[in-house]
Amino acid sequence: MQNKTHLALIALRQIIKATEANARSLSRSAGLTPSQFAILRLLGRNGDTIPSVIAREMSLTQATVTALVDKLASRALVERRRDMADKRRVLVCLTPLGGEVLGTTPDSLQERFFVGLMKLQDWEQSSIISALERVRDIIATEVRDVVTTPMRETVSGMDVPPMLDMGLSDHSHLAPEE
Amino acid sequence: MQNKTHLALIALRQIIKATEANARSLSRSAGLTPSQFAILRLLGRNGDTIPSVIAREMSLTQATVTALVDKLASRALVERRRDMADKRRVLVCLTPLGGEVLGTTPDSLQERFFVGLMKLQDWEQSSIISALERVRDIIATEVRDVVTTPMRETVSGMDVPPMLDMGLSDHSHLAPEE
DNA sequence: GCAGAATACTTAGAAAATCGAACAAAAAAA
DNA sequence: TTTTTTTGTTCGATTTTCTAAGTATTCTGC
Repeated sequence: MQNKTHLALIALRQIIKATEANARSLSRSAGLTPSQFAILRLLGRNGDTIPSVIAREMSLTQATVTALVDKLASRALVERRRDMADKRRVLVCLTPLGGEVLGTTPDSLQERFFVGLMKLQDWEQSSIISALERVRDIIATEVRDVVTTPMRETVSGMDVPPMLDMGLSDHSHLAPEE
Repeated sequence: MQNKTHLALIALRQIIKATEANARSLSRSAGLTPSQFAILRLLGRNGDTIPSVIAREMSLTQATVTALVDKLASRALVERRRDMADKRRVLVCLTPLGGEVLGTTPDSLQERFFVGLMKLQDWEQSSIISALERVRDIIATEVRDVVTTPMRETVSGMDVPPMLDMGLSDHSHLAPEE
């Protein structure tokens, strides 16, 4: 047995495993595949988003995102709007229906997370927050190299938005373009 | 803006995102798909494992695991051995080649994680460990219900093994059955 | 013991994710 | 203006993943 830091890794692994299982389970109850649902959640958090950003956020290719958005659009959960300022761009937007699916699919894990944290003493909450931020800083550091593989897939695109939750941001103030 | 616990969620999201991106990137450089590589890593950590356990660990169906193991076996990275004690069981074992692939695919993120933790003061390491364990305890709690969906997929099968790392456990002591 | 139930895995068929390469349109750079 | 870059999409191929339906094997209760 090595040094105690491996305990951190074990816990982290379990956390990730639980969130992954949760993601699958959630998507299911929403009647969507994990990837499709992930896009919906992303839109819920970030508001209207262009495919290239979705691709970067999810570590997928644009081709894949196109296919996923097609699926969602065919079910009227999202819609595409051409950006009139830059006509190359397409905004992927949550439709009211999409927002409803998102809103009526409660994330029990996230719920539990908040409730669990809330029950702790204030100092303990702070301790956990700073620990997680510390881990993030350690883990999510831009790595510039990778000699072995041709891959620009940023190992960690650190540009997560400030707001999140399951709450859907209002995206009704957008270019009413058709 | 709500209470500060959402900061924990943000950090957690970033951590998960980074690890996911890392998983994809890693598998690639190993010339495998994420799922295939995940099985290899699982075997590296846990040693020989039966398909049903792999399925539970990865939140997949057995059928899927069968398909994945087929792929890995066809490339001689793993091999199946019938368990002579219980002939229904099949042990999925890492071959020397599989172990090599695993060993020669350094996990830079995990590396960074350890190095980063190591650089901290002892009390800080302890703080992070207990924070992660706390989060795990909160998050990875067995949920018994789910009215909406027919799904026994344990939202969190809390049975992660003690050892892990990229180190491969020796799996040479197994039923030399063909 | 043995019939029936439970367990462990595989097969088969279908839906979908996912990628790379090639393409088109628009914007930016030269 | 011409060239290059950015942004998305289409196409074709591979892989994942699931459900349903088997096949063994083991376990259970009588």
